[in-house]
Amino acid sequence: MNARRPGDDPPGYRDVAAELRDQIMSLPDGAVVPGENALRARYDISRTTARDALGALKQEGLIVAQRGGRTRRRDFKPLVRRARQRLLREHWGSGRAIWESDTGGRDYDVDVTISEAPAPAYVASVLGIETGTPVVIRSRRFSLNGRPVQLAVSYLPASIAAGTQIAQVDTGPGGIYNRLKELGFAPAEYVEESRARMPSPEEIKRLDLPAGTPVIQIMRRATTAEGITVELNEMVLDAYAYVLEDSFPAQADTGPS
Amino acid sequence: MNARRPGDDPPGYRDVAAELRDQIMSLPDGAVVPGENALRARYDISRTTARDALGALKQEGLIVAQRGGRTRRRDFKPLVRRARQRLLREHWGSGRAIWESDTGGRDYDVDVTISEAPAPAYVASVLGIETGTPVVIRSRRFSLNGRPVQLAVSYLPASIAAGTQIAQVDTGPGGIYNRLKELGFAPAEYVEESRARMPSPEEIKRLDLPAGTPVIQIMRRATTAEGITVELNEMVLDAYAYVLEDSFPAQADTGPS
DNA sequence: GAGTGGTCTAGACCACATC
DNA sequence: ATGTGGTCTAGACCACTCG
Repeated sequence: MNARRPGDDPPGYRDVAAELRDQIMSLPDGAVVPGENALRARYDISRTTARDALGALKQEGLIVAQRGGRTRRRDFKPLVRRARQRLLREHWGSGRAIWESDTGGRDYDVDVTISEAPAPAYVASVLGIETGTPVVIRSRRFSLNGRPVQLAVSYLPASIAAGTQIAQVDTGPGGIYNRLKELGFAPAEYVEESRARMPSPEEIKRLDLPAGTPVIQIMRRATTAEGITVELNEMVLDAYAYVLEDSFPAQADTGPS
Repeated sequence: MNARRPGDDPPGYRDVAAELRDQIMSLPDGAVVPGENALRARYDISRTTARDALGALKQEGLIVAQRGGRTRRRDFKPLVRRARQRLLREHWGSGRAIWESDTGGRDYDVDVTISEAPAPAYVASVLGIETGTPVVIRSRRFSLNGRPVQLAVSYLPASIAAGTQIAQVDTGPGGIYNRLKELGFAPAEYVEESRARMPSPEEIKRLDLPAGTPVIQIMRRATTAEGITVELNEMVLDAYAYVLEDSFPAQADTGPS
């Protein structure tokens, strides 16, 4: 019933994509969508055109193809990440890792790698130290239900963090912010800069991202009341795994305007 | 000098893309990159392979192609959008549009369309009204230096906004939030939910987005002290035009936890 | 008009999941 | 074993910008 009638113009890949898009929109997450061969037969087009149509939908993030398997509508069941509440001091002492508040009860786990190395220029610049000064690097990969969803790399001056529990895999109750407080470097303010972009090949591999998946990159620095920047945390999130939530009152409530 | 030596394996498009990527990374924004024909000659590959290599880099957002023109490294000169400071009540009365604080002194302009229509289900649900109840719709497109960078659509219950300056193109000093305040519906809290995703064909057209450009979608609702949601603002940002900045103290400072 | 990238055809071999 | 999507070749015509 979808076959071309005689006299129709042959459809371009955009036409095929548009028609498919409408059909897919009404399908549930994970539903199988027509493959290349089905499209070739249905529209009497070459494989290239069928591929281009599916390629367009892949790039839109609407479908996910699997080598050898089938092409399906993409699943979208994001986590909610709350920007502010999760970093409040009140939560540090609870013994719950910050990450926990994000999981909504699903199974998560974390890979941690600790190292110490000379600070790259942009890290040194943010931390207010000389390029090449040693920094402690905490590199983590967070997974949810066995699927990686976030990469995070924290940089702290070795002069503060080296030899402390911050440089251990298990940072203890309340995590590194509680440790920093005990060391006399309690963070007083966080500044986050976020952008969205397409992932690098390295990120595609580490996060196992299908085509058409942007990432959200968050650069967060933690600063003490004295104005010392004690941590730069560089996060890369699977954009289809997260929704970022933030709420704030209409009154001024941050310190410096 | 880049030609294949006899005995080399023929490079796949990933190999070509990887080599090109390295070269492009050291080029300035806007620099011309080798085109399809140059790659065919250099690597002795078919046009498809050259195209696939450039296609991969396009999808990464690293390069932008132009029909009839050349392929260039992508320009990246983002605006900074501050989540919190820009909505403080203190700024409403200044006579400056919120948008102004975003422009960094560049030339911007805004297209505005006003309409009134029955509320779609998801809008009604957020505003706490029945589906189909009339809403005032303010649809805007923001452009910077002549290039569109953001779409925004605000929905307000017609029972509040119809016939007021909110339903005019020019909303007067301080914008709609000041008008709402005068009407007895001063926003007390904002809640934003943000995600990044690939754009729809409609968004690609309206924002004139090249391939490999994600968008940031922000759904913001404004609620009065009495808990009435007076506005839903749905924004779609060119992800390569914006960096989102947010800062907050480590102490609790929002009302309800 | 020359050269670019965009679209399309027909055909081939391969890697992978299991329809 | 069959069929899927991934990669690749050779060739064609078109739309667009102006190197």
